[in-house]
Order: sequence, then structure tokens, then C-alpha cells
Amino acid sequence: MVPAGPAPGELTDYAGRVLDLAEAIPRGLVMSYGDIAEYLGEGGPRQVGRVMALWGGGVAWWRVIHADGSLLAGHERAALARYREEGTPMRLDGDGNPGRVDMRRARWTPAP
DNA sequence: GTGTTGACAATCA
DNA sequence: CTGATTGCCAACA
Repeated sequence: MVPAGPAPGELTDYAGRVLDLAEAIPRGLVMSYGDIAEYLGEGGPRQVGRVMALWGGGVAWWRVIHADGSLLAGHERAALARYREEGTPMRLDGDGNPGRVDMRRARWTPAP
């Protein structure tokens, strides 16, 4: 049998690692795309982003954000609700409303 | 095979 | 602080 490559819509090993790591992020903390890619030692922030875009719906997608702490475009409202519930450290935006995560405190790295 | 796009990041102005 | 530019890697037309 010829080794069939990853069919479209199916998880690859890399995607599995990304999702597994995303699931491992503790409540109240977050990781950036670049951090995940760096920890896995392969791919890059964009590949992690692609995995999350496709299968992120099955994990805590709101705990995976940009390196500068900005939230996901289009899902900011849902993410804010989660952060509020989990007590994630937030940084106030110009209007005095939470618009970003305080990466300085919320950033997390697995198994230190 | 080439060019464009994308749930990104680091650097410069 | 924000905005623009460049670099990176994979998928898609």
C-alpha cells in the first residue's frame, strides 16, 4: 500500500502536537503562535495559525493569541467572555476597556 | 513553476 | 503608543 498523505480535513502529526499543546494550556494563561511553534521546534507561527484555523474549534482556541497580546479578529467578544471567566490578566485599551491580554503575566510555557 | 494569501512576528519610523 | 515593512512557511489558483 502506498503511504497516503494527510487527506484534506484530516489531522496531521504536526497538527496533533499543536492541538495537544493548546489543550495543555492552563486556565487563566495563554500562549502565542510563535511560542507554540518555537516549543515544537518546527513550522512557524503561521503554520500554527493555520492549524488553529482548521481544527482550533476543538480546543481552547481563546488561549492561543498573537505575540503582542491582541485577540483573534472576529472572535474578540467570545474571547473576552472566556478571559473574564478564567481571570486572565488583561491590559486596558485606550477606552479603558480590556482589549488585549497582558502577555507579561499571562504567557505560559509547558513543563518548565 | 510562479505569484498571492494567510487565526504571525520582529524591527524600524 | 501606532503604522508600515520584511521575513517565514505552507496552501492555493
